[in-house]
Amino acid sequence: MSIQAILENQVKQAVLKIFNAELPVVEFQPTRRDFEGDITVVVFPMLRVVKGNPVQIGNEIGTYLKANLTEVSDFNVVKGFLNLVIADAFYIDFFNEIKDKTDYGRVDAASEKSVMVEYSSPNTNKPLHLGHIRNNLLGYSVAEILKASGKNVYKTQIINDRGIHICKSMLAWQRFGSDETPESTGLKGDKLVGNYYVAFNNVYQEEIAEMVAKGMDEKIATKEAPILLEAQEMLQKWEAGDEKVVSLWRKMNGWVYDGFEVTYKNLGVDFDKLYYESDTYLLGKEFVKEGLEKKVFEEDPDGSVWCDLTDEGLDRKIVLRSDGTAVYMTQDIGTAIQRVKDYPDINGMVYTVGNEQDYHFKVLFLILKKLGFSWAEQLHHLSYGMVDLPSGKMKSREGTVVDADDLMTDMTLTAEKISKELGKLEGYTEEEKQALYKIVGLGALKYYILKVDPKKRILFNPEESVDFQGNTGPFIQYTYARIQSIKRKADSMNVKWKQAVVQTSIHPKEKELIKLLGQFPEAIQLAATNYSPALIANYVYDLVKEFNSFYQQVPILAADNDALKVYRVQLSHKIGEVIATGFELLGIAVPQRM
RNA sequence: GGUGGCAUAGCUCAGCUGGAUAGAGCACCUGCCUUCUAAGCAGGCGGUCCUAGGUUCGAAUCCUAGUGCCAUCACCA
Repeated sequence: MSIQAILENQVKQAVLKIFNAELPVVEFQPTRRDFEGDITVVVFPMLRVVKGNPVQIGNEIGTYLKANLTEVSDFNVVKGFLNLVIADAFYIDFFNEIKDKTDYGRVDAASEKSVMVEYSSPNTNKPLHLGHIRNNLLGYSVAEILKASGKNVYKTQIINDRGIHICKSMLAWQRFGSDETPESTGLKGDKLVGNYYVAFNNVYQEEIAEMVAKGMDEKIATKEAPILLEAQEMLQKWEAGDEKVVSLWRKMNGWVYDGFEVTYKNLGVDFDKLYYESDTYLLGKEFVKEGLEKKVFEEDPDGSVWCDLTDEGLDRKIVLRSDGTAVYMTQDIGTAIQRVKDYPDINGMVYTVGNEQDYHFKVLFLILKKLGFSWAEQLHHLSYGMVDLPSGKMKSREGTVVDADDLMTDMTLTAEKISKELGKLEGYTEEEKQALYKIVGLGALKYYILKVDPKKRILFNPEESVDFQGNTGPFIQYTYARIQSIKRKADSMNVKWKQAVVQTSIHPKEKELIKLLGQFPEAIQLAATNYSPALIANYVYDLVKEFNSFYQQVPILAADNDALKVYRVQLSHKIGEVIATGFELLGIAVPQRM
């Protein structure tokens, strides 16, 4: 039983015995730093049941608790706050309990129900950028957090592999590519294809300018530029299954997938299953038909199909065009259904998609519910804010994107530069050093992005870039490395820190640390229910702050006696483990040295 | 215009179900490396918690209205 549960019981008993009143709930909060105590009972809410002076009530309850509970060693009352001092023994016991638990904080997957987490969903006409990085990190981390909270999880992505955008790149390659390939140019496949997307847009803009110069209205020009018409023609050929077009589409998409794979690998994210829009839109169309029969949808005279959501306060939404072709919504309906077909144990899905699509997902979930799928009750849109640059929004067409690969390389180089200045890596081989620079550089980037609340937008300043000091990934990694260093040193001093030792009292800093360790399991659960890696980041940061303070103020290997040395190394070790687990949930690696 | 999100220190952000004097980091200023890794620690400076009402013993937190920024309201994805 947790300390809070024990206290809750006893406080209720105290109120019953002393005041003969029934208390529905007891309100707790951690005692503020400026006051003595560990846990605080808030007396004010009791005034509804117990008449009297809050200070006096607090004192009487405090006296009762101290007399009846060994866990409560002392108390004080300030205004309506009853501050309880919890006995060292309680924390000592607690630490003993968790000390040797492997995977402390994680809950084993108990339920047969599973969650599918979708993230990334890239288009196949251009490379991944900073926006995708936020998406990927968030999705990956939430998936890991859900796993740790006891859920069975599948990670997936939907690849937007069809549509006009990819035809633009294809067309430009056909025209100006002179048979270039990733092999012949040494370029990553996604970069090569992205270049042709840019090339397409350049020609397109030129053609528009020419047509406008000849006196054409700009709006018409943007619709009738010859290169655009040609791209549209290509899309039609693709949909008709034209062999030449389809094989070019396969070839170029293949290049892009190879490129993405490299980026995902560097970023450290992975997927259990991939979905392609080209595979699921037909299923969507089937269910539109079914929805029509069930009267969930209605058909207009021109043949287009709609879902009327005005009763729910939303609009009428199109689910099939008048020419019978699929829209975005059709595909998403099909994809969702396909997923549950593939994994019948799915009882929920998480869609990691930017907040500009809040409306789309509201509608999608509502439609799936109307179609009568039980799992539709368990859908969640993990909506996140955009990553903006100081110059404003990122636009791939205007070349103002921060490329994912470049950014990761830059971060790694920065880590290398800082590390070289500090020069602490004596004895490391060049490979080991390079691996470390990557761990630190990516750690900085990932933490920087994940520590902010997903729903808030991020302003990313490439000039100032990402910090390596203060509330940052490297700061936390550094603390981890420091703990590993202590353990190595302990071993070399022959301190047998794996042996059990008995403590009877602990330092206040140790008490604080054990308290924080105790909060780790709740932190994971809270992060899971809120779909928020930021809560894990904040927790780990608090723990690390406290540890560093302990480290500077309390001797570990220079402690007075061996038992104390062993105990403090054990505590440090456990904190290292929790840091590593927490960072694992964020997809961030921890180094042995740095 | 309708709908949704956000607004806290010069900057970037925490602040859980309402609770005590609103917290960190960066930046700026002071100290601390012959002792366990100074990517660290200790301290200082810095706030009309967007505004106005309301609910409450108590509001940054809840409610209402307003202001500002962003998104969305396509037979684009």
